Amino acid sequence: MQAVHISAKADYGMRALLELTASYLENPKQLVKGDAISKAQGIPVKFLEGILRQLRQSGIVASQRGAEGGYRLDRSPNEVSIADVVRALDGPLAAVRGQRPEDVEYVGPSEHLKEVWVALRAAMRDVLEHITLADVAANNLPAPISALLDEPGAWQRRIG
Amino acid sequence: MQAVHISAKADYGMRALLELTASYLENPKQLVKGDAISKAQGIPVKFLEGILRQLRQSGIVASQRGAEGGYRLDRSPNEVSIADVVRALDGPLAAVRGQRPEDVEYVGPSEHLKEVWVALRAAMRDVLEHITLADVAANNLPAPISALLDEPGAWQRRIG
DNA sequence: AGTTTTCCTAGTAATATGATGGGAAAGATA
DNA sequence: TATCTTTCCCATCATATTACTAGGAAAACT
Repeated sequence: MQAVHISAKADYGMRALLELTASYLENPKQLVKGDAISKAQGIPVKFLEGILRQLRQSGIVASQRGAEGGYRLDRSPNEVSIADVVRALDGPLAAVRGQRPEDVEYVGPSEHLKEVWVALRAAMRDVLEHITLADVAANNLPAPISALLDEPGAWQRRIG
Repeated sequence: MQAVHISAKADYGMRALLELTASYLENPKQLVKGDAISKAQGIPVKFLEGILRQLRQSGIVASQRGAEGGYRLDRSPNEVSIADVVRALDGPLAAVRGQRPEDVEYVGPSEHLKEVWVALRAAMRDVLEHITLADVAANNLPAPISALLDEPGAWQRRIG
């Protein structure tokens, strides 16, 4: 339905990781139980389990089973970008009709449409690859990105 | 599957409009038949029909029925942005779990996640609202946008 | 009339999304 | 060893979306 859609998985994943970031900043080895994350952020437990498993398989999260088990970040929160998280959970950032932007071929007057999609992907990368979990936790976004938030209308939806 | 997905509808729609742009530049009142667009761009006819109808309802395209009928742009191609087209065909540019980025609420350590999604949307708007059909047809993108294409790796996919 | 072309409604197969359920495996404690 | 806890893994499911397709009504022109 929408050109950019942050899925429930990516949104829940980010929120779970921000809970783990808070815990990491207290003590990097500290484990947090799935159930605790689920309750703190209102995420369905079994759905969250699957998300955390995917994040572990991507090397972002570490886990331990059993009593006293749980999850923690496996990397420093300033080494995990939003793009890392979104790619781990939803796959490649951008696609055009299911293909990579650089792979689609155009003929005639639409010859240069590819450039548009590649530029769009580059713009997204510039945002998502330069924000880390630590940035969001500290509410301290990189300057070029907070500049985007100061643009007129950034916080409003567009009216036709 | 992907955070940004340019749907078949949006992609086909852009290509159809670029065909109409070429025709417009020859003669602004000239009509092009759906069948001709379909063949020129390899788009399924009946699917294209629906797309063109949506574009007409959004005031981007004008149409005429009957023999000697067809489609044409209803506005100058330098007054139609990519964002206009994508919004007409796929709805709002950005969503988080189906909601508008400014509407989602976060608690605890994810309090400032909203800013991230709003910044992402702003970055997309900066690209899509500033490129027009005329720009793409003339292969003459605004300077800040072609700068994105010169960034290292812009044309390559990211390797994990 | 007859032909052409757009307009409109409905339907459909394949896939993705957002979950849920049952139990196996691993680790801790008694 | 037994037991409890917590993650891991597989399978399933309802709903929605996507990318089309079918059939015909409604205009416009000859």
